[in-house]
Amino acid sequence: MPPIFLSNDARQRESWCEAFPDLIASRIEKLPAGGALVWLLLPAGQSATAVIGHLRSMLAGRSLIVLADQPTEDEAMAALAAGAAGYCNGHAAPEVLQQVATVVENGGVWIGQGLMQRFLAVSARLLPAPAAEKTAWRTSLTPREQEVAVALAKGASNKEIARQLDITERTVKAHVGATLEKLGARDRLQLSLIINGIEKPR
Amino acid sequence: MPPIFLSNDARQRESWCEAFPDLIASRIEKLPAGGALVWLLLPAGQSATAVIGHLRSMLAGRSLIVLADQPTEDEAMAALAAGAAGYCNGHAAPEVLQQVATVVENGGVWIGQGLMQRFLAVSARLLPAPAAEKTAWRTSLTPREQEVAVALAKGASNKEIARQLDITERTVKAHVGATLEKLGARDRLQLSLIINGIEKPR
DNA sequence: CCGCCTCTTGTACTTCGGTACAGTAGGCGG
DNA sequence: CCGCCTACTGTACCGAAGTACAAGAGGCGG
Repeated sequence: MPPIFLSNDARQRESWCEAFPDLIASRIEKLPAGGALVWLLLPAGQSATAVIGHLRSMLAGRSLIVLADQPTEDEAMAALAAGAAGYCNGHAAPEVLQQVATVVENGGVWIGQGLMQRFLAVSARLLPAPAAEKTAWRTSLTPREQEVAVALAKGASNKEIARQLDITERTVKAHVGATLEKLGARDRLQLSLIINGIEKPR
Repeated sequence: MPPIFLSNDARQRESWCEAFPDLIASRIEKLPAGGALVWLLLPAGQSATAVIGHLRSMLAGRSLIVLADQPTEDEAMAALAAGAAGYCNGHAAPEVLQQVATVVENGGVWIGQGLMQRFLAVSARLLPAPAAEKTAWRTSLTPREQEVAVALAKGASNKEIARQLDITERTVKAHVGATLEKLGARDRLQLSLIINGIEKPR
């Protein structure tokens, strides 16, 4: 199955033909049927999200690899988020292109080192920390106190929590008081910051 | 250049030898010189960050691929963040191992689809959304009201905000009251949820 | 069985948050 | 110049939040 190369740039890149002698070239507007992989050279100055969005419906299960003349990490993110299985430099060497094809054909995703680092930076800040901290406050609370705490963190008043859990407002105050004490919060607002992972428990 | 396989597990994996008949096996403590890629089977129960941290200084430019008996996304993140160029299942088929090697040798990074999706989900949530929503609530507030609002959202009491801005508590109440009205919040806790981007302004 | 924890509720009190009804002062555009 | 907005402040009041002191019921391990 020959790969399909979409480009609005008339001249075909030598490295592409070198990597895939049997490639099918076409303009972006008219995506041919058949083929294994679909390669797309992103037109300069156009939104990756928009272009890929138009193509998506015609992919019919085929994987899409985006090429860029001047790759940027922002564009890479947009492309991958829009469903692309790879994003690389349009001037890449034939060997690299073949390698990208291999990875994508096997169900992988291809991204460069720089982008990888960016993902890591972002993810490391958002995921592992919350994973560990998101439940940290629970450990010191009784089950009932946890129920009260989550309702409180959503903005519910003592009266509302009481109705919700079918207990008296006095009991809610007891649970809230115990929770404030345990987590070292001064009032319910600070408590909500802890529950919502914005501040750390003391 | 034969690949180096580090493992504290005495028996060598058949799939490794099948993929790389010329591999050099060694224990983790003593990393041999030479070799192209360094493969590391993560000992169970040990911190990926710590193990990789020790190895880093001895890599001398070689790329590191981490293998795990029971891969987890959290561990993958830790491994990649620590500088690994790949993270995959230690029981992977020989063909997959060879493919991983190819990618890494060419300066790529290997991760599975699941992890990729996780990165995308995180990045998508962190990058575009905040840009639009993080400042939405500001538009309807006067400069002074915004100052009060941010302090309030961090958990400050009226008295503390007053001290901080060098105005009376009464004035703080005025600003808070106006802000509650404008953003449709019932009390300061709900207001903080809006400012902190947990709830949307009405 | 007895202590310990959890969940529950009561009364009473203090403090804080929020609102109602004011008023003064400065800036800015019609 | 005169509204209008913004910023600021005062007194007073009400309700919510939080605390102190207390106590009963049920479960569970030593």
